[in-house]
Amino acid sequence: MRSSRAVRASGTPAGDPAATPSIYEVARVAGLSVATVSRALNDKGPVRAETRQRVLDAVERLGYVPHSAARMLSTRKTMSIGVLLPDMHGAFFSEIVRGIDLAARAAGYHLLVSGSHSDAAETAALLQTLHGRVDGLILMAPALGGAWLQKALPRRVPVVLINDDGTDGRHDSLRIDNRRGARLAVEHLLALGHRAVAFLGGPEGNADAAERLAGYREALVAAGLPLSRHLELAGDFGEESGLQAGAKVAALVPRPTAIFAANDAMAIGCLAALREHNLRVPEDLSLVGFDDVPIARYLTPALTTVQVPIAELGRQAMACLLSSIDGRPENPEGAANHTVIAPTLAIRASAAAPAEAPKKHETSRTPTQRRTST
Amino acid sequence: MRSSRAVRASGTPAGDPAATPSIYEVARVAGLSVATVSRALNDKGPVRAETRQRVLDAVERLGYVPHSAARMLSTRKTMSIGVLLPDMHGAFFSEIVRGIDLAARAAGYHLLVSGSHSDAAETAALLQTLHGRVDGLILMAPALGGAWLQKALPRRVPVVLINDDGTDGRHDSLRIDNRRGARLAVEHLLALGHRAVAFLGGPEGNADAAERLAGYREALVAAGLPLSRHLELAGDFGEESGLQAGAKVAALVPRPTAIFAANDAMAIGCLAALREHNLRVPEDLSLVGFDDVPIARYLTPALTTVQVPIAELGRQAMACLLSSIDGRPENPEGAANHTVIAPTLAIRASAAAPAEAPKKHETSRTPTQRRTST
DNA sequence: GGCTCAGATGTAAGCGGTTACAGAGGAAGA
DNA sequence: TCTTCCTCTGTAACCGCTTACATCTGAGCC
Repeated sequence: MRSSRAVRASGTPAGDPAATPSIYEVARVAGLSVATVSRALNDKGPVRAETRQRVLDAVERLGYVPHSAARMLSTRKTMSIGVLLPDMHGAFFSEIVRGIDLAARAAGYHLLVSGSHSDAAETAALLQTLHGRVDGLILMAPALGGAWLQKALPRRVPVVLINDDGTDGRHDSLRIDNRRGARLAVEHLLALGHRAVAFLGGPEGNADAAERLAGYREALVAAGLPLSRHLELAGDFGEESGLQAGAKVAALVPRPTAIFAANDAMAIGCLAALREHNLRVPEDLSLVGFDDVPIARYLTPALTTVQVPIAELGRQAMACLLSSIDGRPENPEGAANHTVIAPTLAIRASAAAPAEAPKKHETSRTPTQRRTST
Repeated sequence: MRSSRAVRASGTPAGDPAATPSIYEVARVAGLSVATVSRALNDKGPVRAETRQRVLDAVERLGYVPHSAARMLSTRKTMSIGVLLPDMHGAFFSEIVRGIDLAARAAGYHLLVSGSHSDAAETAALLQTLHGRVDGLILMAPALGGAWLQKALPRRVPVVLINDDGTDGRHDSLRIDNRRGARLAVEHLLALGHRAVAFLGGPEGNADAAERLAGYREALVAAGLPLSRHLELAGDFGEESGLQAGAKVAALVPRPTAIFAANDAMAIGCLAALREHNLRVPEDLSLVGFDDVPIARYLTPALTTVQVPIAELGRQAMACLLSSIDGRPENPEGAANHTVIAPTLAIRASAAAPAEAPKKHETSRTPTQRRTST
């Protein structure tokens, strides 16, 4: 064993400048052992100042850079964490990754990012290949069920779920209160005097979308208003689907006086559709979004929307993960940490009182039996 | 040596279900050697079908997942590539990462993403820690000079530069023709009859911003128009700076009839400012952006902008990197691959002829000495 | 001077894979 | 029947680092 090492180290005759030097060349050049070099470079154990300097000089001369994979294998620490997102489109994910990245680099961690995780089998395979590559996982998979998680999620590596549906109680999770956010939005519209509020939903099977729909319905029911199926439009969280839904709403008779879109991207598409149909917002139609994407405030009109601290969500997810990585090595079953973030409403210009305000001057709380729309 | 292995493998008495099993336990359970297990799992070398099945069964029973770090060290292949971006804000980067991610996962690669690289020293340090962790690098650092790159960029690992200033000819690069794009935008405005076109620039020291400014000036000079310094406003590529600059332009007397913003984010901010000042776009003021961010077409009015295939840019960068990773192992000096992408103009609704169209009916090509603005 | 003890350094065994090389067995050809 | 060769499997040396343990040195103390 030893001899083979010795051969390798000095076997490279003149140090072969093309090859990346290992810690062995450094040791040889410095006239020290690899152990000392390692200690000097990592500030582990006692090393004389002069010795350390000799190591540093050798490192400098050789252009030595430690090999991460070797270190990972040896220390069983990768200093990087995996981030799996359902998608990569749009401002929402860019924001959340930014939040995670900020927290990660502050702690010296790298980020292994991967988007587009709708296919369960493919995602499971990817999770496999992450073994030994990450120290923790931040997973956002609103389309994947809790049962799936139990199966596919790696044991022995901390995981933080973002906006998980909550079925799986065994991992830390962080979620925004979608239902509450949606209620806030709809209640705001109702308070302004709207009675016919359309809902622009998200993709089938998406947990966030489902909760926002539930919140919408709750608010209507609480106000004594009827639910009507044709006011609930389908969307997929993309701008284009918002555009199409907006066109549909514009063509409805009687036309609703307000639209609540389940996310900002669709609200933006909606806005474009309404403009094409010469409908003014908010004069002819009010519009409320969800997420408070960075550009929401710069739209024309500025978008009233449910405000979610997106980057902060990412930051918190990372913080939670870090604490579970180095603070709480063996988390006993059932002690998972579930944080719920309550969104607020950012009231801007896209929602106002409807033009034909109800004469009865009813408050939003007044249960009316009048059917504004069949 | 051998004995230690044997001890480790069988030393774990009942297989300790909590610990993640290594290839040695698999070999033991399957009654085979680690070499055979490795071969069976990687389809390397000849393995009898029945033997392979025995391996697969053992893997299944133990829940074995190969340890990436070990494999990386052994094969000197990480199957992941590093992506360094100057920033993480906004749709532009989200798009580019999406393009890269798509191409990467198609090829089975992981993405190590990191944003906010303005500080040179910090970035250099990060590049170090990437050694042995990535097989290639996609780097976008418009604020870092070519000289810096020479120093900091790791040898021996393929690199693709995006929108590098071109000083460094030794690495593959991919860039969009900023100057040309800017000229397209300004020429469009001039052709519409505008004579006083303000420019909303990017951050100091940013190569992209500098080139776009140059393109703006070129177009004006080519049209025989004077350059006036106070029409060139400072920005930082963020919405907020667009908002502020928009307010400044609105207050100028005489007011320019058009604004060319060096990116879409600032154009969006600008749009908001103009709305606040009750200026209509394009009736009172025309506006052109740069990038064609996904939502540009959904704005009110739909933004006329220089169209850059952002996701495609990412995809190509990845493709280029991959070919240089496995196709062309030792790229001789000077054979670097430089691709320039020519942007086009997406003409939408935010730019139109100025209200007070010049009576002289001069074409944009006519060199006039008239100073529209001092 | 001999002792202890702490500080500085070296030796070598891991970490968990891959793979060159060797060996065993069986089939085909002489 | 004996080579020869091919298929399949095993042995052990790596990959480059960390670190437990051993070793050595010299200072401090009796």
